[in-house]
Amino acid sequence: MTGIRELAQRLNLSIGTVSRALNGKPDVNEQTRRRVLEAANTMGYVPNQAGRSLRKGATGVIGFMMQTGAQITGEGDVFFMSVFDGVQTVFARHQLDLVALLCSSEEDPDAYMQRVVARGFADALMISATKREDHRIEYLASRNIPFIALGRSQTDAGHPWLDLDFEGMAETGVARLVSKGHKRIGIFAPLDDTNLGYVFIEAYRKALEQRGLPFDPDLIFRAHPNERGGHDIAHAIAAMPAKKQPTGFILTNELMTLGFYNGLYEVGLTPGQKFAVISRDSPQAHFLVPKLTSFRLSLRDLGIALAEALLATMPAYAAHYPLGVVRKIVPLELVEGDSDMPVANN
Amino acid sequence: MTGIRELAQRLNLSIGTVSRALNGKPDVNEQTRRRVLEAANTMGYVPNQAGRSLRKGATGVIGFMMQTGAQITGEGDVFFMSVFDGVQTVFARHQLDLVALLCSSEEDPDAYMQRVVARGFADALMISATKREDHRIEYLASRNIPFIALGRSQTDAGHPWLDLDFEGMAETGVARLVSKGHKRIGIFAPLDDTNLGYVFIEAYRKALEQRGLPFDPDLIFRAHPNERGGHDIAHAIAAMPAKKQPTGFILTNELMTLGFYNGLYEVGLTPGQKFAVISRDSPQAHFLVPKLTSFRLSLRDLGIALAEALLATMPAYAAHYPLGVVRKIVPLELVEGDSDMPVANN
DNA sequence: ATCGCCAACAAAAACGTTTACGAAATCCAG
DNA sequence: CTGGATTTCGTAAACGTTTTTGTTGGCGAT
Repeated sequence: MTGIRELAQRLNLSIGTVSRALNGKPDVNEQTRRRVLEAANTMGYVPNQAGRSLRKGATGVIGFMMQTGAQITGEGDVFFMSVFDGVQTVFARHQLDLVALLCSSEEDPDAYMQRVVARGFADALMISATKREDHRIEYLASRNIPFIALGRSQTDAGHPWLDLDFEGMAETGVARLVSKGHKRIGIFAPLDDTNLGYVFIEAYRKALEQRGLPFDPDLIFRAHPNERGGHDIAHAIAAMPAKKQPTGFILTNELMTLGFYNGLYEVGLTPGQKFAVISRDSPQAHFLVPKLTSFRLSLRDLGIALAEALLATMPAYAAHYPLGVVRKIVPLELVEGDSDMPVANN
Repeated sequence: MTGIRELAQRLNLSIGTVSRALNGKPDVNEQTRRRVLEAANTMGYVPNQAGRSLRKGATGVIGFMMQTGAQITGEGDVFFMSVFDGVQTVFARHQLDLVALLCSSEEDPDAYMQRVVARGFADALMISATKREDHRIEYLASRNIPFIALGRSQTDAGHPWLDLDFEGMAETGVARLVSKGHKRIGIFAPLDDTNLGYVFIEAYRKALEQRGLPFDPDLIFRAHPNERGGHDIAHAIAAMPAKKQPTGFILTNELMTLGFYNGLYEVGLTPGQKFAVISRDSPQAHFLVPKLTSFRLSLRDLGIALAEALLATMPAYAAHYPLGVVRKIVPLELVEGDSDMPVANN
């Protein structure tokens, strides 16, 4: 209720002057500015968001779209929360706020996005888990909403994106396992049509091909990218005829890796002894025994890059980030562990 | 850019009539209402959020406060996302939107909340991970911001809250382990001063006392409530002198349980064979071997209850939810598994 | 025929801010 | 002193809605 009007009245100033004082505009006496700032502080005045964004045509809020509901979520909170932390260090420099826009599992994601966007809820959006063909991209581009995608897509609107180097992980993973004598290498793929699945499998196929190894569709294991999915894959592997079983496996999801380890232990395929595992590094993976051979990446840096790339496409901030339209594949660093032993000779 | 004015002009109506038509107000001809609705649809008109909330003095947004950064996060995304899903089914009935307000690890949570609140960003807030003394509660109550806490607190502002029955879990867990012959029962406590730690330990102490068992502070294991924390506790237990080691353990965090199982396997204290474990149920826990003896709870129902309790305190919605100020401890159901075998006789 | 009532719409105020513009006061150079 | 430049501030419009208050015409009842 404490509007700018009250504040101005109390200071014997016009609301215009008060506003300019608060917003650091030049044409206001330094002494009065101090008076205003102090009074605002003691009165606990904070400008009303609605009035401000109505006038400015911008909200100062960037939305990260997520889906609620337990079934679908792929990455753990540690993944996103770490990324968010990086995003926010950049946003803080510009008084921008990051909020997670939560799409209920009962609402269509596309419809939800339209609601959010059209309402002018956020000035820009971040989307993730991009599909191979992603309607969200078309929509946002057609509406001229600034946005960035975490993940590539076939749908190309000339938009900015960042993505992990899944090709690199597949290629390096295969190379490493092959060099250790593995001939049958399993790999993970998601159940839905997220783009990463396609990219990952394609690189995997190519890596095998280049080394003269056959591509066997039975070695692609589809599951939800969470603990249970990893667990189930381990059991599925154990259920295969011995001759057809892979001797090593490549995956990228952190939660899944935990379940996979668990499952391997349960079925007697002790990781690092009877079965080779390569995955992505994560805080949770650090306590795995044996130590995971993994691909490392700073999620915080990813978040920073994501934020900067987004701001680079927003007129109001682009000057600070002369990056153009960022479309970048982020490399990962291989960390040698003990989970990918040479294949047993038999 | 397509404001209500354009729409009105195109229909040869006043903006007032268009607005009332869109908002389902009574005094508008049904036929014109249809015309308006149709035109709005084809033009892709959606009311501007800023203008609307400026006029109405409400935003239609409820914020759930969360902290970003990997270190602190206690519960997994599955926990919150499941709760959110329940919350949203209730909110959807009232055209309310749920967003997660992400407080950067670099910003003081209290300061962040003040910013968010004062700005009128959300009409109401949900907070979790309540501290034993929680400034947020004081602040929100003093400002008359509707809010609900997921978790009890010593700080009592007559505010509504919901909390899991930690006393029940401690009591039932101890009772069950004692009945199976366990004399030394370990328990988890968080590192920070969240209220649940206090409540949980206190109930644990009382449960032991009632059964004539000594309360040994060395059996309280403090750690971060995540996989690593659980993992580390298992190792800490193994590092104790054999005589002082607990033979069973009670914990409540889902992620932690995974790490704990893992750690127990690593140190040779096979769960369900050499060491008894009781924890909370979760989707991730379902694949644990041996099957976890656990406390079950529908997170979705928890979310629904949370939302309804919040709306009950908001004047605009209270009529639909005549619940008064909800302050409720949600019970959990014991699910028997194989992780809490009788203690070995030796 | 008059009056009041009702349905359906228009007109305008209001929400709280920012900002373009103009006015007053001050200052400095000539 | 005087003129223009500069500093500092007040005035008012504008942002896009919702909502209150008016207005119009048609209708039925007296």
